[in-house]
Amino acid sequence: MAYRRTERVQEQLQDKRNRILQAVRAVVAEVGFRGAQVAMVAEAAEVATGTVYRHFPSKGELFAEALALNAGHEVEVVAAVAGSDGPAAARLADALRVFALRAVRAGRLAYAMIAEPAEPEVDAQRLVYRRAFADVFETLIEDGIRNGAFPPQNARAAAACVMGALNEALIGPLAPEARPQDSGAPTTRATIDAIVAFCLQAVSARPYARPSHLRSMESPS
Amino acid sequence: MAYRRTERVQEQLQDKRNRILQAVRAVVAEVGFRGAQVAMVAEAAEVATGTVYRHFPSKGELFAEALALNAGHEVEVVAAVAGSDGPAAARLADALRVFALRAVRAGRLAYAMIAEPAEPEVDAQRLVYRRAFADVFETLIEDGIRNGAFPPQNARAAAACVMGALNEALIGPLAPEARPQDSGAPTTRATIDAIVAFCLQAVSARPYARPSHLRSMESPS
DNA sequence: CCATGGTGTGAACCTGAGTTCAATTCTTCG
DNA sequence: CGAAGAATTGAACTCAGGTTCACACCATGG
Repeated sequence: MAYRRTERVQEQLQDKRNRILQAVRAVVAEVGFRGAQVAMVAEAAEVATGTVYRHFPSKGELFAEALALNAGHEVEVVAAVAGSDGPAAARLADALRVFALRAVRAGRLAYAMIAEPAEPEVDAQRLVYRRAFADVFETLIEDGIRNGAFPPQNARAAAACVMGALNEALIGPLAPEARPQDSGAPTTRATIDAIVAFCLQAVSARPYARPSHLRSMESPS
Repeated sequence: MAYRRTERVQEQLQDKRNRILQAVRAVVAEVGFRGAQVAMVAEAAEVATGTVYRHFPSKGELFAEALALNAGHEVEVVAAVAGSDGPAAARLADALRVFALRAVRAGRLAYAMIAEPAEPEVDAQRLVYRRAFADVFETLIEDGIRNGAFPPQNARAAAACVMGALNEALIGPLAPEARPQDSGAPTTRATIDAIVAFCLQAVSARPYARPSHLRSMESPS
């Protein structure tokens, strides 16, 4: 017996692991999930391709973990804003705005995290974090309902709608095509204001009495 | 000179082309974009693999055209409802409900069309039709603003939000996992009602005066 | 310093699904 | 009917890119 994993080595291992995860972040921010290859990540991390596989079982799991790292942090930030004190409406508005601003700042990376197709494991992880965000909003909405800030409503569905509105309306400004270098341009800022207003009104308005006269809706040929 | 493409042959060609497109529909409804292979489509269309390539240049373009076919039809249906007469709010509610009901009916297929990652060409086409739907909503909202049914607002952003809310809130019920055979279950119906209410309130409520006290929002490590 | 075993390397390997194409079958019309 | 030219076929080919692995290098502790 003449070898035992020393603490220093252990740290170097962790370090390398983190370097690889950060490299994924960098590569994805550059070329998106579509163009991100394991070889590129290895190069960015200053490591050989094989080394990547000493730390992660597959490309899918590596990328999924990288997404989890980022998304997890974002959830924390948004949850912190949502969980601060103050009126529910203001907290919701702030949470939405923080999410949107940070996404716009992150640009390509945010687009990838939010919407770009990728390995199944990544897509699955995305769903998890999407739900995590929705849960934050749901809790906030329920909170608001309890103390009368918002009218009674289906908080779960409303949270999903908020999440969807946010993502969809942001994809335009974030899309990899047609965004030269406008991180924070007036257009974007106006869009964010519109999104926040939209969601706030949806959640805080008195229930809308729905009309009931549907028309034709036959199936496609 | 002893051959000329006769009209009958021409029709058979068209027929085969359509059969292939329909086969894509069927296969995607069954296994989604992820699992859909050209060989499967060929089998479903009762054609050899090679024949597919006599009608379409590549898998991506074939699938994109299939999506365009479906999505185009859906846009027409929704646009028809949106463009009928009656108060703007009622038309918007109806358009949303028709979209949602038809999606729920279509199940797996709708999920694929709305959200499932696929070839770049397909994803691109999806964006086109997503925008087409958004345009329908945008026109409707602008219309409502003009004749006072809705308050002044950023119609473009609102339309994107509506589209996003609709899609996101529907993905839950439509997701391929955890949906045994509940096409139209009470939960789904309640969700649809909630979505419609959400969007209607968002668009028709008086503008929400936004608060302005943002907190910390540092970047990830 | 050397025996033991872990870690790093990167070129070679493998895979599966899209695509091709030579051979076959079918259509047309003199 | 038969020659010319299309359409069809499906087995074989291709190839990008993830994954592996034999070898080299380094760390440990007696």
